[in-house]
Amino acid sequence: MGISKIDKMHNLSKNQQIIFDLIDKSPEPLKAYTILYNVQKRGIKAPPQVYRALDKLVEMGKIHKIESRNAFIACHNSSCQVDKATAFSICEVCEKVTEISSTGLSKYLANFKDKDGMKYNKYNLEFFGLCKKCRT
Amino acid sequence: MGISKIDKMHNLSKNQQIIFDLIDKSPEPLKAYTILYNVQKRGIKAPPQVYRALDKLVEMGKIHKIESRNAFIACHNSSCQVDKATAFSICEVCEKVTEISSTGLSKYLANFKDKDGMKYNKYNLEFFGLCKKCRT
DNA sequence: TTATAAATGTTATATTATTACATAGTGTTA
DNA sequence: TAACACTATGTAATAATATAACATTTATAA
Repeated sequence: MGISKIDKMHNLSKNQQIIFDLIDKSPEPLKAYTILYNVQKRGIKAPPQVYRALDKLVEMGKIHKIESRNAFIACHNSSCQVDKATAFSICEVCEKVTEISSTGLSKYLANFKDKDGMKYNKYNLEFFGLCKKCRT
Repeated sequence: MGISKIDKMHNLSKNQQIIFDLIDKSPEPLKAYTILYNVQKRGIKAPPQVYRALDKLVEMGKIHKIESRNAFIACHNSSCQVDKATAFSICEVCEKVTEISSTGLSKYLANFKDKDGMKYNKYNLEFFGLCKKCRT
């Protein structure tokens, strides 16, 4: 029998679970060292433990890295099983980050071909602007 | 009279010019400390000098930062006067980076509205895959 | 159970980026 | 020109982000 790949995806190791829980609860992207400080009481003491868990969680698609901010947010797009196609909006004033899930956008980008007719297996898109709150 | 804003955009300061020239000549994205090592003979000795020039050049749109790689490439898209709308393809094997200039893509993204009908003033898109060479 | 892979613990270090403050150049305008 | 504001530079120190290397433990599968 054994567990299927899908089941396995939800089976986080101890450190992965601790770190995922923290990110998932957070209303904003968390940085690696912020995470470290917050999980030291739970036994995770050193950077490599944090970065290893982050790497795996990103691979699994459970979290995403906001590259322009070196920070991590939980994926709330249930269809994200892999780190493959990501889009975010980022408020340049309050730094609020929201994952964009637009079928139109993801279809457009997944099918985008460059001049040479090449398609890509993965992308990351970050939009910048003012969020509703900061716009007013 | 004085120089117009446009003219001024092409008037780089000494350090900016040295660093721009290096990046512009390079066939691949350069990292800040690689730049530092390469311009020390020209009198630029410390990180802040490099980062300050990089910041200005990015603002002007003369270079772009590849966020996922912490590296910088010259803009070869002549219409880029500002750091506003950027798209790149990145080969995951050889790390070759190419700026994408597709009217269709930039129009689509400039006009993209999220669920709340919000448009953004800026974006950065990074595609990942295999370049021609590495694909074969 | 034994081999294998995945995850962990730990120390040290590498890489990327900024703060803070002093000085010098450039353009503007009174 | 003198005074001012603004931009750029020089320099030392340090902060923030990330990885290497190696020993050990835990989980999984044959």
